[in-house]
Amino acid sequence: MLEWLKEPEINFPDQLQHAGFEHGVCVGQIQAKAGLTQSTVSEYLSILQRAGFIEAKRVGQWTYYKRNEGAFEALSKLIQSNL
Amino acid sequence: MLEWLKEPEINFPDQLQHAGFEHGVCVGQIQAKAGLTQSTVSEYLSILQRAGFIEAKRVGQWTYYKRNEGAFEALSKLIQSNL
DNA sequence: TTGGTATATCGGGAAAAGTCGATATATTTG
DNA sequence: CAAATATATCGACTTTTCCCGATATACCAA
Repeated sequence: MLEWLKEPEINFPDQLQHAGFEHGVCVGQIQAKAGLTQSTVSEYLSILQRAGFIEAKRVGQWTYYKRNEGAFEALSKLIQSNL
Repeated sequence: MLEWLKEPEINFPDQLQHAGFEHGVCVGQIQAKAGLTQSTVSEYLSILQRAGFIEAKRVGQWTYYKRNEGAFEALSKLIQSNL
Protein backbone atom coordinates (compact mmCIF):
# COMPACT_ATOMS: atom_id res chain seq x y z
CA MET A 1 0.00 0.00 0.00
CA LEU A 2 2.79 2.38 0.86
CA GLU A 3 4.33 1.77 -2.52
CA TRP A 4 0.98 2.22 -4.25
CA LEU A 5 0.58 5.61 -2.63
CA LYS A 6 3.82 6.79 -4.21
CA GLU A 7 2.05 6.98 -7.57
CA PRO A 8 -1.68 7.42 -7.03
CA GLU A 9 -2.38 8.35 -10.65
CA ILE A 10 -0.91 5.09 -11.86
CA ASN A 11 -2.18 2.78 -9.16
CA PHE A 12 -5.64 4.22 -8.60
CA PRO A 13 -6.87 5.51 -11.96
CA ASP A 14 -10.53 4.97 -10.98
CA GLN A 15 -10.41 7.68 -8.39
CA LEU A 16 -10.30 10.34 -11.10
CA GLN A 17 -14.03 9.76 -11.61
CA HIS A 18 -14.91 11.49 -8.37
CA ALA A 19 -11.86 13.31 -7.16
CA GLY A 20 -8.25 14.25 -7.75
CA PHE A 21 -5.28 13.25 -5.66
CA GLU A 22 -4.58 16.46 -3.74
CA HIS A 23 -5.49 14.80 -0.45
CA GLY A 24 -4.41 11.30 -1.37
CA VAL A 25 -6.36 8.15 -2.10
CA CYS A 26 -9.60 7.12 -0.44
CA VAL A 27 -10.03 3.89 1.49
CA GLY A 28 -12.35 2.22 -0.97
CA GLN A 29 -9.80 2.51 -3.77
CA ILE A 30 -7.09 0.98 -1.66
CA GLN A 31 -9.40 -1.74 -0.46
CA ALA A 32 -10.35 -2.77 -4.00
CA LYS A 33 -6.74 -3.04 -5.04
CA ALA A 34 -5.66 -4.82 -1.87
CA GLY A 35 -8.30 -7.51 -2.11
CA LEU A 36 -8.92 -7.40 1.61
CA THR A 37 -12.10 -6.50 3.43
CA GLN A 38 -13.06 -2.94 4.14
CA SER A 39 -12.55 -3.33 7.86
CA THR A 40 -9.10 -4.80 7.46
CA VAL A 41 -7.95 -2.06 5.15
CA SER A 42 -9.41 0.66 7.31
CA GLU A 43 -7.68 -0.69 10.37
CA TYR A 44 -4.43 -1.12 8.52
CA LEU A 45 -4.50 2.44 7.28
CA SER A 46 -5.18 3.78 10.72
CA ILE A 47 -2.21 1.86 12.04
CA LEU A 48 0.02 3.31 9.36
CA GLN A 49 -1.34 6.72 10.24
CA ARG A 50 -0.63 6.34 13.95
CA ALA A 51 2.86 5.19 13.01
CA GLY A 52 3.27 8.41 11.05
CA PHE A 53 3.78 6.93 7.61
CA ILE A 54 0.59 8.33 6.12
CA GLU A 55 -1.72 11.26 6.78
CA ALA A 56 -5.51 11.24 6.72
CA LYS A 57 -7.81 13.94 5.44
CA ARG A 58 -11.55 13.62 5.77
CA VAL A 59 -13.49 15.22 2.91
CA GLY A 60 -17.21 14.61 3.04
CA GLN A 61 -17.85 10.93 3.36
CA TRP A 62 -14.40 10.02 2.15
CA THR A 63 -11.15 9.71 3.99
CA TYR A 64 -8.08 10.29 1.87
CA TYR A 65 -4.71 8.95 2.80
CA LYS A 66 -1.38 10.12 1.47
CA ARG A 67 2.22 9.39 2.28
CA ASN A 68 4.21 11.37 4.78
CA GLU A 69 7.55 11.31 3.02
CA GLY A 70 9.31 12.75 6.03
CA ALA A 71 8.63 9.60 7.99
CA PHE A 72 10.36 7.44 5.40
CA GLU A 73 13.31 9.74 5.28
CA ALA A 74 13.49 9.65 9.05
CA LEU A 75 13.29 5.86 9.17
CA SER A 76 15.98 5.54 6.54
CA LYS A 77 18.26 7.83 8.51
CA LEU A 78 17.47 6.06 11.76
CA ILE A 79 18.58 2.77 10.30
CA GLN A 80 21.74 4.40 9.06
CA SER A 81 22.67 6.05 12.34
CA ASN A 82 21.15 4.15 15.24
CA LEU A 83 20.84 0.64 13.96
CA MET B 1 21.25 -7.12 19.88
CA LEU B 2 22.02 -5.42 16.60
CA GLU B 3 22.81 -2.23 18.46
CA TRP B 4 24.93 -4.10 20.97
CA LEU B 5 27.00 -5.57 18.17
CA LYS B 6 27.93 -2.11 16.96
CA GLU B 7 30.23 -1.72 19.95
CA PRO B 8 31.33 -5.15 21.15
CA GLU B 9 34.10 -3.80 23.37
CA ILE B 10 31.65 -1.68 25.31
CA ASN B 11 28.73 -4.08 25.44
CA PHE B 12 30.54 -7.36 25.94
CA PRO B 13 33.63 -6.60 28.04
CA ASP B 14 33.67 -10.14 29.47
CA GLN B 15 34.56 -11.66 26.16
CA LEU B 16 38.07 -10.28 26.40
CA GLN B 17 38.85 -13.05 28.88
CA HIS B 18 38.85 -15.69 26.18
CA ALA B 19 38.91 -13.95 22.82
CA GLY B 20 39.02 -10.71 20.91
CA PHE B 21 36.37 -9.30 18.66
CA GLU B 22 37.82 -10.02 15.23
CA HIS B 23 35.05 -12.48 14.46
CA GLY B 24 32.34 -10.83 16.52
CA VAL B 25 30.66 -11.82 19.75
CA CYS B 26 29.82 -15.35 20.81
CA VAL B 27 26.32 -16.55 21.57
CA GLY B 28 26.83 -16.99 25.29
CA GLN B 29 27.80 -13.34 25.73
CA ILE B 30 24.75 -12.15 23.88
CA GLN B 31 22.52 -14.53 25.76
CA ALA B 32 23.73 -13.31 29.14
CA LYS B 33 23.07 -9.72 28.22
CA ALA B 34 19.71 -10.44 26.61
CA GLY B 35 18.33 -12.29 29.60
CA LEU B 36 16.68 -14.90 27.38
CA THR B 37 17.35 -18.61 27.22
CA GLN B 38 20.18 -20.06 25.18
CA SER B 39 17.82 -21.66 22.69
CA THR B 40 15.91 -18.46 22.09
CA VAL B 41 19.02 -16.42 21.50
CA SER B 42 20.54 -19.04 19.25
CA GLU B 43 17.43 -19.20 17.12
CA TYR B 44 17.13 -15.44 17.01
CA LEU B 45 20.71 -15.04 15.86
CA SER B 46 20.25 -17.61 13.13
CA ILE B 47 17.21 -15.71 11.90
CA LEU B 48 19.19 -12.49 11.78
CA GLN B 49 21.90 -14.35 9.93
CA ARG B 50 19.51 -15.77 7.34
CA ALA B 51 18.12 -12.26 6.90
CA GLY B 52 21.65 -11.08 6.19
CA PHE B 53 22.06 -8.64 9.06
CA ILE B 54 24.80 -10.59 10.79
CA GLU B 55 27.47 -13.09 9.83
CA ALA B 56 28.48 -16.21 11.72
CA LYS B 57 31.97 -17.61 12.17
CA ARG B 58 32.52 -20.87 13.95
CA VAL B 59 35.79 -21.00 15.87
CA GLY B 60 36.25 -24.09 17.95
CA GLN B 61 33.23 -24.57 20.15
CA TRP B 62 32.18 -20.99 19.79
CA THR B 63 30.12 -19.27 17.16
CA TYR B 64 30.86 -15.60 16.75
CA TYR B 65 28.40 -13.22 15.24
CA LYS B 66 29.15 -9.81 13.84
CA ARG B 67 27.19 -7.21 11.96
CA ASN B 68 27.04 -7.07 8.21
CA GLU B 69 27.03 -3.31 7.78
CA GLY B 70 26.24 -3.61 4.11
CA ALA B 71 22.82 -5.03 4.92
CA PHE B 72 21.91 -2.01 7.01
CA GLU B 73 23.12 0.35 4.35
CA ALA B 74 21.08 -1.56 1.79
CA LEU B 75 17.97 -1.50 3.94
CA SER B 76 18.34 2.19 4.52
CA LYS B 77 18.66 2.83 0.80
CA LEU B 78 15.77 0.52 0.01
CA ILE B 79 13.49 2.50 2.29
CA GLN B 80 14.67 5.68 0.61
CA SER B 81 14.16 4.52 -2.93
CA ASN B 82 11.58 1.73 -3.09
CA LEU B 83 9.36 2.42 -0.14
C1' DT C 1 -35.85 12.32 8.41
C1' DT C 2 -34.94 8.33 5.77
C1' DG C 3 -32.12 5.66 3.03
C1' DG C 4 -27.66 5.10 0.74
C1' DT C 5 -22.67 5.24 0.73
C1' DA C 6 -18.06 5.51 2.96
C1' DT C 7 -15.35 4.67 6.80
C1' DA C 8 -14.38 3.21 11.65
C1' DT C 9 -14.67 0.17 15.49
C1' DC C 10 -15.50 -4.20 17.89
C1' DG C 11 -15.17 -9.14 19.04
C1' DG C 12 -13.51 -13.39 17.74
C1' DG C 13 -11.10 -17.11 15.23
C1' DA C 14 -6.91 -18.33 12.58
C1' DA C 15 -2.15 -17.75 11.64
C1' DA C 16 2.38 -16.32 12.91
C1' DA C 17 5.96 -15.06 16.09
C1' DG C 18 8.15 -15.44 20.57
C1' DT C 19 9.87 -18.17 24.17
C1' DC C 20 10.87 -22.08 26.76
C1' DG C 21 12.74 -26.81 28.34
C1' DA C 22 14.61 -30.91 26.59
C1' DT C 23 17.62 -32.88 23.67
C1' DA C 24 20.97 -33.25 19.78
C1' DT C 25 25.34 -31.95 17.73
C1' DA C 26 30.04 -30.19 17.71
C1' DT C 27 34.31 -29.30 19.95
C1' DT C 28 37.79 -29.46 23.45
C1' DT C 29 40.16 -31.63 27.22
C1' DG C 30 41.63 -35.31 30.15
C1' DC D 1 36.67 -42.67 24.60
C1' DA D 2 34.25 -39.87 28.39
C1' DA D 3 33.04 -35.66 30.41
C1' DA D 4 32.47 -30.82 29.97
C1' DT D 5 31.25 -26.76 27.42
C1' DA D 6 29.07 -24.09 23.58
C1' DT D 7 25.70 -23.94 20.25
C1' DA D 8 21.76 -25.73 17.41
C1' DT D 9 17.39 -27.91 16.79
C1' DC D 10 12.84 -29.71 18.18
C1' DG D 11 8.16 -29.74 20.12
C1' DA D 12 4.91 -27.40 22.85
C1' DC D 13 2.83 -23.49 24.85
C1' DT D 14 1.88 -18.50 25.06
C1' DT D 15 1.43 -14.09 23.08
C1' DT D 16 0.83 -11.22 19.28
C1' DT D 17 -0.66 -10.20 14.76
C1' DC D 18 -3.74 -10.79 10.91
C1' DC D 19 -8.12 -10.81 9.00
C1' DC D 20 -12.90 -11.35 9.00
C1' DG D 21 -18.10 -10.39 9.68
C1' DA D 22 -21.13 -7.60 12.17
C1' DT D 23 -22.20 -3.33 13.67
C1' DA D 24 -21.60 1.63 14.64
C1' DT D 25 -20.71 6.25 13.04
C1' DA D 26 -20.46 10.02 9.73
C1' DC D 27 -21.98 12.28 5.81
C1' DC D 28 -24.88 13.09 1.75
C1' DA D 29 -29.04 13.29 -1.01
C1' DA D 30 -33.89 13.04 -1.80
